[in-house]
Amino acid sequence: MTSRHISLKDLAKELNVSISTVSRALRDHPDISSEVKEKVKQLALSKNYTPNPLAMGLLKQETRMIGVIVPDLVTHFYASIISGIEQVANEMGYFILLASSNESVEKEKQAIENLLKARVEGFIICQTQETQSTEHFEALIERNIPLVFFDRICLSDRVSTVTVDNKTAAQKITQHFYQQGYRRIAFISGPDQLNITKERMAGYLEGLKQSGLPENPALIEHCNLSFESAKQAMARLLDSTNPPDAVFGINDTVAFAAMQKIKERGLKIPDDIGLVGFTDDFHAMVVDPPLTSITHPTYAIGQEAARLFFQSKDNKQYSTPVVLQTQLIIRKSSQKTCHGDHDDAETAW
Amino acid sequence: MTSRHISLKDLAKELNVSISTVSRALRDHPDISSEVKEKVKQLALSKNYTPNPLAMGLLKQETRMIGVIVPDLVTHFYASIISGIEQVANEMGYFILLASSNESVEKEKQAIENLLKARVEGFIICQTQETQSTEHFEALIERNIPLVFFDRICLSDRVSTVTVDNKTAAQKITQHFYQQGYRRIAFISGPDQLNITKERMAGYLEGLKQSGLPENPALIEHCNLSFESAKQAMARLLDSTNPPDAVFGINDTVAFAAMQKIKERGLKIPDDIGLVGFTDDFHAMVVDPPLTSITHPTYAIGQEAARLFFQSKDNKQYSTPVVLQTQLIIRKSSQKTCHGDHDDAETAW
DNA sequence: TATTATCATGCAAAGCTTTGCGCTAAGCTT
DNA sequence: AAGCTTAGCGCAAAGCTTTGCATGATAATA
Repeated sequence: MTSRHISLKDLAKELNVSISTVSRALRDHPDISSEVKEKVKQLALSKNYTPNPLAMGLLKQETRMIGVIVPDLVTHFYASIISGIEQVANEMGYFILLASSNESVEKEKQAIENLLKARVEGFIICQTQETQSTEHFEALIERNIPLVFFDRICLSDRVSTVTVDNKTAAQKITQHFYQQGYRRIAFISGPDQLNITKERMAGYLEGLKQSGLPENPALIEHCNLSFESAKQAMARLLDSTNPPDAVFGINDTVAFAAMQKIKERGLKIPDDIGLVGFTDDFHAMVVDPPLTSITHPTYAIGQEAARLFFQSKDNKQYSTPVVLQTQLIIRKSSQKTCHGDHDDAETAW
Repeated sequence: MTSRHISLKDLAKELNVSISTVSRALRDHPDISSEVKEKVKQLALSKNYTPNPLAMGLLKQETRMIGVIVPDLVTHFYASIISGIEQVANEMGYFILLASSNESVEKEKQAIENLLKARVEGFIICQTQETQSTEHFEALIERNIPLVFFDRICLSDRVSTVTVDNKTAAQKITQHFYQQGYRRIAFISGPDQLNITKERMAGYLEGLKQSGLPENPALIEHCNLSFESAKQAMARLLDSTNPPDAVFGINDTVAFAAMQKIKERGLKIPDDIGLVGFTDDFHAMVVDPPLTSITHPTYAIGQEAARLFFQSKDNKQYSTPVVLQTQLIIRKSSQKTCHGDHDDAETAW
């Protein structure tokens, strides 16, 4: 047995009053005389009493815990979002129970199961890239358990969601490439079922159209978002009969991988080939050349997700989707040397 | 009220037996006839019964939660360690309650307070760089609450700890620099009170001595581990009358910052100046030039810390300190072009 | 003085689970 | 047939808190 915590009972015994008197005294119930209140409060303070959350939970039928499931914990993107969630949750007196799915649906389901056993009051989830069927989510909805998706979403007509404007962002990237003089703009995409894949793809294509560039299937490659598979995708692009002069990686990990492969082949960024990522990992700034990227307001995404959680908990309804704006941060990796910084978007570093 | 979970009472009512019978049936108590057991188990399964952890916690006086406090959540180093902790904890049926101190002692204390209120059974902590006084930790020890430190430690005679062999690692770095032909080897250090600072400093000095190089205060700079302050420290080194030809950053963030400052000044790595980091962030590999660094077995550190937690929980005693070994990963940032890869340590990328 | 209003406090139930002990009825022994 | 064992199940308490209701006492009113 670890060190016992002090209970109302302990206080009551010491003061020779009943437990209910102690309880009421601490909550300033009008029935209790001020002398008794004073005595009780003083003792409680000196003994460092705090109500037992287990007992409260049992009584009030709430655990004040939120289950958060992410594909992994180590990517800066998720870590930062988790920070945002934590901040709002803490403010509301809630705690976070964290689980990582490792991009495996099986582990995702398992995590939901476990967290449910632990009696979390609801979930904030970024689904795995594998996730195709949505039964395990629908089960939650039917049981009326608060559920919030962020970044990768589905069932958006019945679940609160927070995302960024992926399409516009991707569009901006294509147009930026075009303005810089790149003409064969490739896209290293992700798994097709992911909404982020679809949306960024749509933006990419829209950007091409607006720039008057043709849509070219040979310039579109897929990967599973892992570093290795992204390198292979880049290699395929480079090996094609008519390789690209610019590459848009669906996220920064993919872009980093592409960068590595490009360097391995002895090509120069941005002159031989332009490169843009998506997410703005802290390290986008520190790689060489610094990587042009779309910043995600990660912390805000987390905060927003947490707020939606509390909203749907109270309203017992999903809220209107929250869509946050991104920003194109132009760095060296996409600026042909002959050009300058004379672009319309913000330039950093 | 969110969706009610099913309870023993519900099952009992449906089967017209007592609650205790249901409880015993589910736990295969010999007193219960096999027919009743069968019926109960079936119903429990179909209704998806899981014991209420609040009630269990109240009864058994355990919450199966561990408080984990780290300086921040977004650094790969901590994120990966947390993953390791989570894995072992989950295996033991425990959950993690996460809090970040943001390198502020005040928030660290607050986090301990909050987590204690939530009735965590113990703590796994990496203290802030500010932490000087240890009263808030000693209070925990006195209350007999399991406590494990990792990486940054103190009170090591009364607390279980897991660290890496910082001194040996730092020594290896200095020697590696020497072998590569660097002679004015600088060290960008951290806050003095941190054990990691002391140990790496000791290793750095020891390495100098073994290489027959003089100890030179002008080659030692301090920073507070932030990106900005590390850049400033690097600038001071560069501005000194006799600038270094090699720099050892106390961790990879510091090394990244140093790299940026060095590039800003138009100097070439590794030829004008060699650079080595410490921690092996994933991104050490992807910066340019790839950064020589000391790999931390982060996941293992987390696992080990969790194991120590359970050990000290059961034994009610701190265990012998765990010291994990690191590895020097030699990349381009510390290899003068004229040299090759002909070093004794492992070469990557 | 008897009755009522008021004040301060205690009892007990509910929320959920485990477990020692007690109880009943059936089967067995002699 | 009377007494005893035993299989099988229920009661109730403990762990901690909140809260409606009851209780006791005191003061005020008629």
